[in-house]
Amino acid sequence: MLDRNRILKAPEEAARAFKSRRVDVDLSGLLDLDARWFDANREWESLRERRNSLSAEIGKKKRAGEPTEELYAEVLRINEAIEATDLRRRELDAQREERWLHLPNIPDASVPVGEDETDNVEIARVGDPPSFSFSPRPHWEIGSTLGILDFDRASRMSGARFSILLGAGARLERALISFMLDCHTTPRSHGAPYRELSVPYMVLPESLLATGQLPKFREELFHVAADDLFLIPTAEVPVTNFYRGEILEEADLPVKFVAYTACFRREAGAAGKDTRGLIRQHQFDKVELVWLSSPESSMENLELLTRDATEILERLGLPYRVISLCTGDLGFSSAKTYDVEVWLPSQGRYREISSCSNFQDFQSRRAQIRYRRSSDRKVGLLHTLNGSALAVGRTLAAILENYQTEDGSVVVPDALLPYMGGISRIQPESISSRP
RNA sequence: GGAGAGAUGGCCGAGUGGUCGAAGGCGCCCGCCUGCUAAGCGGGUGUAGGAUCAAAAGUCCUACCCAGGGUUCAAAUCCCUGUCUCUCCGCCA
Repeated sequence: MLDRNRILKAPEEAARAFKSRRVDVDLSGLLDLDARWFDANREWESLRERRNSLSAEIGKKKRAGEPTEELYAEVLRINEAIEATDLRRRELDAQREERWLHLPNIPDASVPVGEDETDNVEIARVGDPPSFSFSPRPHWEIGSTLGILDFDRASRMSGARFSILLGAGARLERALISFMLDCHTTPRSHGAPYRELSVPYMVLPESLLATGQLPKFREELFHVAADDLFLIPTAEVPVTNFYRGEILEEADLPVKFVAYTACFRREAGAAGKDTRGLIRQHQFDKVELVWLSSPESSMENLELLTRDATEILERLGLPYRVISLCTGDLGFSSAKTYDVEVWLPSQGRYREISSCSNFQDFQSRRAQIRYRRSSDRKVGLLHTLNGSALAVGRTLAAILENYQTEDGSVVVPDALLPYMGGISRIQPESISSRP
């Protein structure tokens, strides 16, 4: 949610921001509604003030044994006015709240202005795409041939967009998760290690409201209706909600969490996109980084967070590039986002494998996560950031494709060898006549 | 799932329907005192919104004692519902 005072003070700044995001917002309508709520609220407060003082007077008179009838009458009259005003105040507040919650974040000044993904700006390109003496095959073909990936049986049991890993494939997935978690929980040159969290996969609606998935993106979420719980679309939700409603000490910032979870997305708007392979699944694994930062250092911290994500790719020897999303392509809650894209030889292009964002105080205002400044002991909203490091399924796909060989086997990257139980090359595996 | 108990400030904990944003203690902060530390002494110490103000401080108003309803002129206090926690029993990976 946006800072109400900031918008009231500079509505034209917000209008520009929404325009650059290509979202249509009736800002003057909202401000008008907000003003009517504000007036109703003030009216209600002053009526309460009058009522409270009369009630106190009744108490005094009663103790003194004086008559109170005429005061009763007045209070009853005021109470009617209070009730009427309260009704109006609540109605306006609900309308106003609903509209505030649908406003996207304002992009940071450093975000490139642009219409859509074609205006995103490449920041860095690291590693050379491998060259093959044969035409590289897509990961689903490699995996199926090796007998470590099974989409057919997955769809029989669960429908479209699910997958099953077998043998060395399952092992590779587990190795990646362990490898990523170990990297992030180990001290490094540019900062303290992350603290690992293991969190619930189902959350209450208010947790999703806090991080911005609700109310606007309900159709993207799996909902367990009987209990009104949602499956998490990303670990960002439970991890960011860890401190919801709390006030931290500035000395404790930044807080750095890493969590591995499964993620669940309905992919409602992606019909027909990436229908084959591991790129777009209803359920996928991800290792997520979350920072709670002081406002002053959140932008530098976004750089550090992104570096932690790309470091995984470098250690795995996967070519990647980093792009800065333009205003038109920026996510709803984000003020600035770097996407990290990995090279997929079969597609001959880079595909998103991580998205690192600074939400500034957009989520923390919804979540009421605050901190107390050391200097003056004042309380303020902190900044939240997060990024994938990395999406496990896509990493696995990238390894299969970048490390494939002409004979169909796949070489295990050196960094993963300690986790693979002696497997250094994935060969076709078949444990029976039914691959 | 059954039975019972509970939910108050950073923590512990009191609170007869009006003078309660809430005693007392701990913690924390500031000061005094003392070779240092500890102890002792004095003071301060919730959040949000609003009014006043050039601004800050200060003062004042409104709300918040798990949440939502209700009773009442008046609710932390009485009633109802929900949520959560704890104890016992049952079931269970």
